[in-house]
Amino acid sequence: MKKPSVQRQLEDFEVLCREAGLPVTVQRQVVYEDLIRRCDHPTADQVFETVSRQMPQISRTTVYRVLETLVELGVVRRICHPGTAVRFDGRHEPHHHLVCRECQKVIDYERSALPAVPLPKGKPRGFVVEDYSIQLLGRCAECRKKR
Amino acid sequence: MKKPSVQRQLEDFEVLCREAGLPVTVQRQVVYEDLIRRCDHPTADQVFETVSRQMPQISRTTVYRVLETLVELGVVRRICHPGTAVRFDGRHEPHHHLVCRECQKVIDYERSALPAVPLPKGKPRGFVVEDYSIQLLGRCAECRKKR
DNA sequence: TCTCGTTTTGATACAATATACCATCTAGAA
DNA sequence: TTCTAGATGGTATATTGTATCAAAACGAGA
Repeated sequence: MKKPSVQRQLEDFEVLCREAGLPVTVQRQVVYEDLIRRCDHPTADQVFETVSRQMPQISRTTVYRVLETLVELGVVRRICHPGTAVRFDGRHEPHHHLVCRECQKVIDYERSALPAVPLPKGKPRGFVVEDYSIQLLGRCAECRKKR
Repeated sequence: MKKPSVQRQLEDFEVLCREAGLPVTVQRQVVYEDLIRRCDHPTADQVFETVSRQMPQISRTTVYRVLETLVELGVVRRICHPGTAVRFDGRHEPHHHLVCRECQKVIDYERSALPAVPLPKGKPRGFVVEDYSIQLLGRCAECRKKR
């Protein structure tokens, strides 16, 4: 799985917006670029904080709204997280997550490190299953040190 | 995997509290019982709402605090969820989750329906992995109907 | 059973996170 | 360049979670 360049991803994003009939605003571009450049799983406020450094007049509301739009477009995911704020992930390639049971940190884990899971056939409980992600639950190094 | 009766789980809970040196308060019992009786993955406020029907004087703060205590005791889990509020799960048996990408509903999925995943050996990124859970991402029946 | 010390609880205030609303502005079509 | 649908910015408000502290409850020991 080759990782596309940031430039390439931004171009694709522009095409996608046009296809969806959405104006390509600088706010949408800046927020999306921030998300694909960073490797953590930021909250909306964390994105707002970094983005407002290069674009001080951007509104917090806009960042929240743009993030929702990106999720609807399918270029960004809300990740499943045990904490108190929604977190976003701009990675395209599917991957798993290491979740610390104490501090609730979430770290990416290469998909290739685990055998593939066959998706269920049919529609369990009415769900059409399109993809999957494994959460590996445990303790991170820092939390283990504390004990 | 036999599901223990509610009565039995409450007795075990009492023993666990005493072992941990925690007083067995009615609030702790009522909140725990509510969690093991319900099959969804409620937020703290949802637990507060149902519990306050049988115990109108209970405080919202207490429900939040008791839920944290139950997590620390290990009888309840914070589940990983893409939404805006922390959600809790009183089930003991490990299980997977069906996650709707549109409405973010999370439904249990029997663990036996998928092949077992071997846990990684060693400590990837310093994590000691103790367990895992698979999220099956897709669309639920209601959301599909809307389109 | 009663008393006492520790811990929990309830209530309020506050903080953090997310959404509603609307006047203004901008992207992109004509 | 002009026009218009839709996006943005700013404020207000809703939702979710935490801090604080006096009063009450648990449960150990008499």
